[in-house]
Amino acid sequence: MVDDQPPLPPTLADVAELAGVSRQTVSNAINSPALLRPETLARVQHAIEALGYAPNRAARHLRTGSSRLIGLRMSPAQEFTADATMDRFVHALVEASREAGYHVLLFSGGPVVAGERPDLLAGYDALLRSTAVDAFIVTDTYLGNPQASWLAERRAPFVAFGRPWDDETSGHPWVDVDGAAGTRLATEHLLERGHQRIAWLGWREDSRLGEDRRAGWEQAMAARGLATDGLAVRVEDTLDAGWTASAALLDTAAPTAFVCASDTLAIGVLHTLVARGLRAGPDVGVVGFDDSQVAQVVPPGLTSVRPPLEQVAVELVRALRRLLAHEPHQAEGVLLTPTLAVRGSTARG
Amino acid sequence: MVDDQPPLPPTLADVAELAGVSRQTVSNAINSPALLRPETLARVQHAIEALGYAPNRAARHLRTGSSRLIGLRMSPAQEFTADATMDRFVHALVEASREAGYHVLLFSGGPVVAGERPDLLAGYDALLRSTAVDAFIVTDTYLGNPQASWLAERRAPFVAFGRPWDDETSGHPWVDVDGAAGTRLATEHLLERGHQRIAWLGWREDSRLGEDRRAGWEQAMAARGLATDGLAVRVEDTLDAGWTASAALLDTAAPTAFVCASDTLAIGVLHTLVARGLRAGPDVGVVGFDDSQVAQVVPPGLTSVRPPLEQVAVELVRALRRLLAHEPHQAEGVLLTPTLAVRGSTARG
DNA sequence: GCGTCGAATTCGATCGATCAAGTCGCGAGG
DNA sequence: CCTCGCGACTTGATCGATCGAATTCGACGC
Repeated sequence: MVDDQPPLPPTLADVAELAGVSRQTVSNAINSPALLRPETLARVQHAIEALGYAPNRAARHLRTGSSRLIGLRMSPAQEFTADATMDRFVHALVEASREAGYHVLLFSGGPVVAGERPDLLAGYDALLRSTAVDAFIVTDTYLGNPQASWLAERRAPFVAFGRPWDDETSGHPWVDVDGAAGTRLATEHLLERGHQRIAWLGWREDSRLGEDRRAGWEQAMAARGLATDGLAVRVEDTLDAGWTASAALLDTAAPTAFVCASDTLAIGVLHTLVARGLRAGPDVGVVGFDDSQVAQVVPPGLTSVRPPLEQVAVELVRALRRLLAHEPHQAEGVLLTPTLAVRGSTARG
Repeated sequence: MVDDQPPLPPTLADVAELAGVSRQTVSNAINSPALLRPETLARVQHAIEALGYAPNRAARHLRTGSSRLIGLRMSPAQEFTADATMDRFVHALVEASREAGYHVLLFSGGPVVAGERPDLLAGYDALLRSTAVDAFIVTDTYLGNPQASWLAERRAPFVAFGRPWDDETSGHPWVDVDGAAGTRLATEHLLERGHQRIAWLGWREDSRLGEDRRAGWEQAMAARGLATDGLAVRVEDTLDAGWTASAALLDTAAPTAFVCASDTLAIGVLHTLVARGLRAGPDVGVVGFDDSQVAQVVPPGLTSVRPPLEQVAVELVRALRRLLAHEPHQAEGVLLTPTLAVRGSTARG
């Protein structure tokens, strides 16, 4: 087989020669077309077209200092619990970035050594030092995660998906989903369908995210003057925990519906119902949180709070561009309201 | 707020000065340490450490022509059917790339204009022209997809996840999962559990991927001398199609088990069973394909063929490195054998 | 003592773009 | 008539690394 190399892409100089102008003029034709006489502009554009020219990203990056790349860390599989949301989010982010002229660079947190706490920062550090990306999107803003403060210390540009729970004064831009509004929506939906004894199945008390979501349920119940005593349980975010806890709750408090902090927990409830011969929907209402792929396909369809990830992505990129342009950002961040995807698990007979 | 910029990262020259050597020596310390005298090497490394130096990627890219970036196209949500596999694959790819010193750059296929067929190639073209990535991983190798041949024409380096179904002589490296082996495994598993009338629920006949998977079922049945007449149905890859088709099949052929071409179809079968008051597992065995997140959590757990995506990613990156090093590659590609994730849907009472 | 060889290190040019500072031509203003 | 200003375009330097070739240095043989 002949080892024929791909043809070398044309450079600015090639275009300049063909159009009979200087390099800088071609550069201007691309970056500030208003500077050129219409006639010259047309000639240059024609040459660009003819050669199929596109600026070399490396050269541009070197000179301008901007790679037009946004770094996103993939959380390793271990941390990966109910986060089936990630895929939809990555999609949305790639799309929003593209519209702003950016690409998404994925990286991981370095090798996971058994028995050692993985170094969450290694990946960020390497990319930062080598000026590989213009900015980061940080997604794991749970309590005690050092990423945000570490990045802020280094003055690295980043935007967080998730509120800075641990530090109200951190002052970096963020975008988040209003969890309380979501569960309020879920609870009101169940109330409308005639449920009164609506249980909360959530996470441990030290999860700010979980407590935020719980608050929405609490508020909606309180607004109707309904008691919540004995109707709330807090467990780990696993299928089994949801299974066990919902079974216990059915025995002790006889709820007719469950609002859950995650789809994972909600699926656990569905397991319990299947095991007891109860029908999700007609017999017991169930609402999850995340609107994961699972919610869409599990029989009979899981009603779930749907985070507006497309909007989140757009807002994140918007905040990023402001940040990179050194425009001041809203200190308060952006809070977006989820919707409710209604399915069989809240249908009445 | 003071607009304090992040400190400028140190350059090669800074390190050289601190270590009292020339720039080139520092470069050698990084790229060919064997060239240096141990004592000099130590001095340079110390300086690198002290300054926290990492080579500027843009400069390196410009000079060497290699960005150490692998391009991966996110298929738009529309094309996204049962492909919940994507997330696991992306994870695996990021990890395998990292180990080889690469990062993954995500892009999308350009704006989806209503009424127009999206241009699958636009994204590839732009990245290729601007020399933004060293190579591509192509994932949608279904029949009639122009990506592979288009890239090959331009001599763009790429490796395919998926066999070149439409062109046996295409000659580019590829890695794929042996679908027939997977369904053979699934069928044998059901046979061992005592099933005899095992149905096939698959895709349309023009899907080579689907026919490959179907062949495995056929082979396993034939090996036991079992008839397959009337036990195979081919439908679209949707939940509803799986639901409807499995219901019809139960009525006409009374199978005791289903092997499905996808988890989506298998979940459709589960719906049918729920609707009829049949228990997945004890009453009717069901096996899916993909081992998606859904399979893991849907009650009572869906037994599913699990593609070895981590292995796939490793082989893809391996092939890519060979390709970029201009080493000859196996014309035949790499075919990997899936495993079977056994869960409740094939448990016997 | 001198030439030779190879290991270790240095020097200058270069990748392809943009920045900063020019040059050129032309028309208006003094 | 000359200058000034301004629009349109050009020129040389630069970003930070690596490539290719040149240079220094010490050891060794004769």
